Amino acid sequence: MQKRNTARRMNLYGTGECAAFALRKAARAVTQLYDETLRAAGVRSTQFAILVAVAKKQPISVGALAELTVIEPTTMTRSVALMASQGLLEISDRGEGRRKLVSLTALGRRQLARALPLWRAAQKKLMTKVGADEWPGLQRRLERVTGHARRSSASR
Amino acid sequence: MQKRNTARRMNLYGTGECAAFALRKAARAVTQLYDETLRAAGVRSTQFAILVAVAKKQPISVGALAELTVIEPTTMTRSVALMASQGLLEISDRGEGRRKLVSLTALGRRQLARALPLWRAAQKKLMTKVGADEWPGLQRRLERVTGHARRSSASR
DNA sequence: TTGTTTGATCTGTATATACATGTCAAAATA
DNA sequence: TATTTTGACATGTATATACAGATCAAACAA
Repeated sequence: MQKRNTARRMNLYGTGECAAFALRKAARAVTQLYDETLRAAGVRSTQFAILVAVAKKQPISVGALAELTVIEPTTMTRSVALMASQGLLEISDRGEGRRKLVSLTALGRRQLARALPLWRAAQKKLMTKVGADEWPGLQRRLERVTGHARRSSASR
Repeated sequence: MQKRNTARRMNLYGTGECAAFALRKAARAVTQLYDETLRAAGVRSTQFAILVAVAKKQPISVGALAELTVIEPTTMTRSVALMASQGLLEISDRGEGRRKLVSLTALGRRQLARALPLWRAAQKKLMTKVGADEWPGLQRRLERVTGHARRSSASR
C-alpha cells in the first residue's frame, strides 16, 4: 500500500506512452529476430546495415556514413575501425581534409552476399506476421518520427 | 563503375525496407532527444524506463523486469546491479528460489520524481511534432511488431 | 540421502552506443 | 607568413546490449 501510494504521488500517468521506450523495445525485439537468422552468415544487424550502406555509396566518408545511418560519428568511427580490423572494410585517407573513405573489401562483399538471402528470410518472416502491406506505411511514419527527433535535437 | 556493378550483382533490392534498421534508427534518434532533456535530472532513457517499471511493480524480480521491458535478463542483471551501486535501487534476495526482488530506494524515488517532469517535456515536444493524435496508433502498431518479433524468436 | 533436473541469476567476452574532449589538416584571417 | 578557426575524425570513459556458459537454490527422482 505504501508503495502504491508512493507511485501515486509520483504521478506516473502517461509514462506508458513513452516513445523512446516503445521504440527501443521494438528495436531490441526485432534486432534479435534478425540477428538470429543472420547468425549463419556470421554477421549481426548493425554490421549488416553498415555493409549495405557502404555497398550502396562507396567510397563514402565516415561522417556521411554516420549521417546516413543515424549513428553518432564517434560510434561510427569505432564500428568502421572494428570492421576494418575484421577485414570487412577498407579505409583510405585519400579523402579531402581529414576525411577518410570507406569501401568494402573482397571479404566484405562476400560476407554481405552471404548475409543478403538470410536478411531477406528474416524480413519476410516478420513481414508475414506484420502484414507486408502494413509495413511501408509504418516505416514511413517511423522515418518521419526519426526526422522530427533529429531536427529537435540540440546538436543539429 | 566496377563498384556499382558489384552492388548490382549483390542485389541490394529491398534492403531499404529493413525493419530492424528503421527501428534502431528511430530508437537512437528519439532516445537522444529524450536523453538531452532528461540530462538535467542526471538520468538517461534506459535507467528512466527501469525506474518507472520498478515504481509501478515493486518489489519485482529481475526476470520479470526483463520480461516487462523486453531487455535480456543478462542485460537487466547488469543494469540493476549498476543502479544499485548508484544507490537508486535496492536488491533483496528474499524472493523464492534464486529470485531477487528489486525496489526503489529513497534516492531512486527522488531521482524519478525529478526526472518525470522532464520526461513529460520531452514526450510533449515530440508529440507536438508527430501529432499527439497520431502517436497512439503508431505505438499500438509498434507493440504488435514487438510481440510478433518476440514470438518468432527461437528463444521463446 | 544422494544425485539430477530445472529455473533464475551471474560472469566472461564482445560489440554497440554516445558524451566530453583531444588531435590534426586545411581554410580563413590577421 | 603566422595565427586562428573550422571541420572531421580519434580517444577516454561510461553505459547498454546480448550470447555462451557458469553458478546455485529448490524441487524432484533414484
